[in-house]
Amino acid sequence: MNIGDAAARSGLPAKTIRYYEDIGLIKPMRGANGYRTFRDSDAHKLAFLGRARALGFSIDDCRTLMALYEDRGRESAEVKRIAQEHLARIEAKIVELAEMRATLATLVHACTGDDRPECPILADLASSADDIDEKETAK
Amino acid sequence: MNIGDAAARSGLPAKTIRYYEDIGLIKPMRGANGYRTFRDSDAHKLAFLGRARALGFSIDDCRTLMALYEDRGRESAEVKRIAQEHLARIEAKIVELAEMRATLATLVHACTGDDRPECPILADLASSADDIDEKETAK
DNA sequence: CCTTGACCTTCCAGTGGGTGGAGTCTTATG
DNA sequence: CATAAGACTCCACCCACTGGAAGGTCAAGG
Repeated sequence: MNIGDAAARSGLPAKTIRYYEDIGLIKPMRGANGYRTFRDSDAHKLAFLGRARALGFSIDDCRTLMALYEDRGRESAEVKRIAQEHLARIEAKIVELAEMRATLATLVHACTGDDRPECPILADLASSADDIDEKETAK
Repeated sequence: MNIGDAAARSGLPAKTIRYYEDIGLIKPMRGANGYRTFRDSDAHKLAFLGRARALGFSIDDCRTLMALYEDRGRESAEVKRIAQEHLARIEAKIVELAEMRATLATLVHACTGDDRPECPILADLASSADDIDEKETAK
C-alpha cells in the first residue's frame, strides 16, 4: 500500500502521515523505489491515531496509548488515568469557553449594531480590565 | 512608566508586551537609555488587549477592535459583527469539545481501570475508525 | 518510444501567540 | 563601589501540522 491508499483508508492527509513517521509514531517499510510501503498493521495504527487525535489526545498521549495498545500485559488503569486526565482538561476548556460565551453573548446582545459609534462591547473591553485586577487580587 | 510597571498594571508579562510592540499593536516611546516609556494611553491599550485576548479574540481581531475603538466615527455594527463571528466560533468549539467529552466520559466509565489488560478505551480507538469512515461516506 | 499526468520523494518555511534563555547594559540601593 | 534588579536584543522553541518548491517514478495513451 502506498501513502495515498494509507491516507484514503485512515482519513489522514499524506502530509500528516509523513509527519507521523518523522516523529516516530509509525515505521512503514520502503520499496526499492524509495516509496513508503504500508502494511495493514500500519494502516491500523494510522486509524488508531486518527481516532485518538479526533478525541483530542495530544501526540504524546497518542504515543503512550499506542504503546499500551501493543502491550499485551498492560494495565487498563494506566489507560484510564490518561483518558481521565484528558477528560478533565477538556472539561476545564469547556468551562473557560462557556465563560467567554456568556460574556460575549451579553455584550453582543447589548450592542445595537447600527451606524452609531456607541458600543457596549468596546466600552467593556476598555473599562473592565480593572475588574480583572479586582478578581486577581480577590483570589 | 517602564515595562515592568506597564506589565503590573495590565496583567500582561513584559515579554508579551514587547511582542505586542513587535507586531505593531502598541508603539511606546523610548527614553534616552533605550528603555520603553509607556504613557497612560499605552497602559490603557494594553489593558484593552489583555481583556480582548482573555475573551478569546485573535490578535488580528484585537488589531481591528483597537482601531475601531480609536475611531470616533466608527459604526458599532462592525464591532458587533466581529464579536458575533467570534461568539459563533466559540460556540462551535464548545460543541466539538462537548462531543469529545461525551465519548470520553462513556469510555472512561466503561473501563474498569484495574490491573487487567482488557480496556474498552483502547478497543474503541482501535476499532471505531471504521465508524468515522461510515460517517464520512454518509455525508 | 515519448509524453503527459498522477503520484511519490525530500527539504524548507510558516502558522498563532507567545515563552525561555543567553548575553549585555542601566539603574537603584546599601 | 559592589551588587541586585530590571531593562535591552536576539535566537530558538513549543504544538501539530500545512504549503510549496524541486525533483524522481510509474501507468496509460498516442
